[in-house]
Amino acid sequence: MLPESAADTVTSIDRSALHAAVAARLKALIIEGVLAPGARLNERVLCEQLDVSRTPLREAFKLLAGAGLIELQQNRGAVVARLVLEDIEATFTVIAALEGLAGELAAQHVTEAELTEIRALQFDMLASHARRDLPGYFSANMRIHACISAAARNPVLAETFERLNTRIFATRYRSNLTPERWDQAVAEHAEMLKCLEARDGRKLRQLLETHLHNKRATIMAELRARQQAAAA
Amino acid sequence: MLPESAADTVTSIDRSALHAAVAARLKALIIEGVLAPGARLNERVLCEQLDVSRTPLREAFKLLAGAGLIELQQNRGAVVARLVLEDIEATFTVIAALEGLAGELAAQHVTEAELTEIRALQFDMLASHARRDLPGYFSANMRIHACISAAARNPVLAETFERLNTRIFATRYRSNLTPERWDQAVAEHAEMLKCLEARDGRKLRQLLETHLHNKRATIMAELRARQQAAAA
DNA sequence: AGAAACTATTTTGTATGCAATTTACGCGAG
DNA sequence: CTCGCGTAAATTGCATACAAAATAGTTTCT
Repeated sequence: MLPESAADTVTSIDRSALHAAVAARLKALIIEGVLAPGARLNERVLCEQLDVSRTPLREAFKLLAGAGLIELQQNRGAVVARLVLEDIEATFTVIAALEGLAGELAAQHVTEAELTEIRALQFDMLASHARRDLPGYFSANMRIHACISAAARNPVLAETFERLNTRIFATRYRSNLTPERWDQAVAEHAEMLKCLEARDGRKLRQLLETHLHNKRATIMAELRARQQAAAA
Repeated sequence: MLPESAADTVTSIDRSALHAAVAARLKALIIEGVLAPGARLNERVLCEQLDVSRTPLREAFKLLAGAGLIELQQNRGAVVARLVLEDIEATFTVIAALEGLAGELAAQHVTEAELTEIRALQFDMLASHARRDLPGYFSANMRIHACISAAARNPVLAETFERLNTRIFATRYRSNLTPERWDQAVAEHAEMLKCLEARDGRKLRQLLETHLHNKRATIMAELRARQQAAAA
């Protein structure tokens, strides 16, 4: 999920499975934000930058389009999928339900080893919180949610979650937090861990949904404020 | 969603947006079951049948792979995505959560016009049920669920739902029903409509989840029995 | 006879060329 | 000056040719 270093952005790539490799690199560039939403993807330019011909590049476009990361326009090329505010809000709504489900299933299936790992990540998160290290916090946070998703033992859920998460990755893990909201989020995570340890799936589901709804509200407020600022 | 007639399966297709048209046709063939799960997709053969060159066909493959309908194998072509029993069960679990969410949101946003349409579809369904017309029942059933999804006013939810539904379409809408389960399903639908009219989102969500969990149990039992029979 | 290796065939992957559509630009009329 | 039109450039879409890999068939050696 984490993008590769931005330094090797335009070097040529592994020659085997070119279309897949090209798709992976483009995906990374989109997640990083190097290719911003709405950006046109010029075939000739990308061919030169990636040092591949148009055929595998175009096939990579189709892979990404099927995954919802870019939009294909008839005879007018491809653009990175645009996310209007409503789309982001709608995505968080769906993710909330999916994470809630993941929590409920995880409470049923989580192993002691996984619980141990989640506890460790929880401490990583607390450490980052104490240091006011936002990137570190987001990283631990993301890994905790990934662990819960894995513990749910539902590959379809994991895949669906990954698909939606990719699209709003930048928004979800590059947002700011007020100190109050940050403290609240950490408290919510402590509660979640308790539920998981108690194998209380119903409550964990409720907590995760609320947690994500809070996150959605925070982010939407920030985005709306940012849009106001941009308009002025 | 409904596949085209199987008669024009291998005729040549609209020349504009060839790769999209090819993808649409292949998708229909997969949903119909003409291309069964696990079937190899030979490029040369499909090129001749669809009367297109390999380039748009291969691009269509990538679109379908991104959508999860087929699997690409390095240097070994593509096969229709295989669905093992566990995948089907997992898919129903996720769909249950998504339909529950759709119901909750629909209760908030549904218009009188939409309610009227759903009531009408409900009567269609009752009519099909009375006649023991299973295809007609499934058709009305599907349209009701689609209406609820539309009333939720969440395009991301609709897209995610459509994606998962496509993959298990044949399983979901071509299964058998015991008379008891059929009666029960009709009763559940009546309850759901009441909740929608009362704008009781919480209860509708609960009902839809239970409804889908029942459907999941029914179908898994049927599939497991069928597998037992096949093994013997 | 069986197994391994080599060769021929098939199939997939990539590059390139041509056609069609879109976009950009300049010119002239109002 | 603006709007509309026409032509040229750029860009996308498709078909074909070539290269590489996998598969199948045959031969040879033990």
